[in-house]
Amino acid sequence: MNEKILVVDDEKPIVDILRYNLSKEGYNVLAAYDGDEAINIALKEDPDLILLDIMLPKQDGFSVCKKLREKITSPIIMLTARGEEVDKVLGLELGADDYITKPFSMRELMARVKANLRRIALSEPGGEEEIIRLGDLELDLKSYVVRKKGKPLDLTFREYELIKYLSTQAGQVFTREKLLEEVWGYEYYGDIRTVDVTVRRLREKVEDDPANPTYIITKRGVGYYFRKQ
Amino acid sequence: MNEKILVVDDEKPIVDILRYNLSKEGYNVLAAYDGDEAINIALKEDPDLILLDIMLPKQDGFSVCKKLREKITSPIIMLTARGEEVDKVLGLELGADDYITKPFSMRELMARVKANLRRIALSEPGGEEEIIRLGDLELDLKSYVVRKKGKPLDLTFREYELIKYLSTQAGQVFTREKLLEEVWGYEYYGDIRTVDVTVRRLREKVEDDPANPTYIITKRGVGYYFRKQ
DNA sequence: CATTTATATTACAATCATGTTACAAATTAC
DNA sequence: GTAATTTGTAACATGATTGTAATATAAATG
Repeated sequence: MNEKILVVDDEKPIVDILRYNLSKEGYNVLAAYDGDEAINIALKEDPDLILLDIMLPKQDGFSVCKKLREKITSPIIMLTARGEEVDKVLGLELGADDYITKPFSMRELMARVKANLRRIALSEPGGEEEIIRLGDLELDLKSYVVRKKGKPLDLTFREYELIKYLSTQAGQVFTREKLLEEVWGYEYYGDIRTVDVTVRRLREKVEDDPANPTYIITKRGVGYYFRKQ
Repeated sequence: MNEKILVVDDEKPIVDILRYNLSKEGYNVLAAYDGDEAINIALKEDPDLILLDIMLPKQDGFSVCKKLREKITSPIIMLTARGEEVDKVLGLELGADDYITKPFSMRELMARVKANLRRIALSEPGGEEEIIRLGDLELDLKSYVVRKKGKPLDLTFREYELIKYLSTQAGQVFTREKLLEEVWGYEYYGDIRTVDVTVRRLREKVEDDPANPTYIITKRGVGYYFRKQ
């Protein structure tokens, strides 16, 4: 509880608005205004998550990210200027866990902060839970493979993301809105029934009898869930 | 339920179309046409969410946002013209939670409104009562499941909404009118006896002997209530 | 105890949510 | 570039849920 978050940006107004909003959500906020300071504070305080701008005085975000990655495992979210795909790829290669393009909404930022913290919280106890087993199914989170009775299923990206989201929280019912937000992304505003069709396609591959699903269950009037156990 | 949303825009057609669509979704819509009015109404009515245009007479959206942020915590979504203004939303220490660039689709707007309201709803009540226990019954609010002696009951949406409403206020008697209003919704103009039938169906699933109910009790001449303890 | 009134019960119809399919658009591979 | 694949959208089909109405039963009243 009460996670420490380090915000690194040389523009004070940005740091201020981030501090304001993160504090409001109950996080403990640290700030650094250049690359050197970021590294000092990060090593000393060991924050649970780092928000790291790329454009920084003294040493840039890439350099900071690379150096920090050697010492700490906390998630690093890069803040990048609009459009530059290069940044994104480079950042992720250097060990960043996520990136957000400016300008971003507070809602989007909060969602990503929470998602990254949640991911850590889930994987922490019991070390690295790499493979999820549910009935005949086996989800290998690392290699993006789902096996049924040992045989690998050929799932597409969306199908994989959906079954991963549902199965890691088996038993819990999610509305279509929630699934669109979590699986499709914070900025996706497509048709809500897209979820139905993706569920249909997933069932086609996962279920013995897609018309009588035993894994991905419909909760009428609410949404879908993955059957526990 | 039935959240209040304040729409602030000086263009009447925009306010009208927003009012129409938000009302259709069941929100209670307030409108303001300039900055001063927006502040007055917001402070007086304490809306659950504010849609705030930037271009406004008297004082602009930035100014309104900043002033409101000192007094209220409800999410504020800024409506901005394409391009430059977006950066200002972030740069100035405003406290906006999200922004939408014009022109926007209704679908996108609705999605953002809902997402922002959901975010608030989740973070607000710190101690969320997850499971309600009453006699042999167990209501799991999170997973939309009602269990009797541990066995899950297959309740429909309405049945679930009804038992949830009654059981969270056990002992209190509700008239059919009140139940229609609260469980079915304010804009529902159906037959009042619909309640009886839904109660009947609920008893069929919940009670040991539906003809002699021990959970959902009839208060003749008044309505129904859930027996306490 | 007959009459009135309220609620229970049942059956059926209307509505609505989801399943299903086909096709278009977007993305990726070649 | 074109072809293949994935993904999203839309239309239609299906079936469960819900609402309505009609009848039966029970309670209240005089």
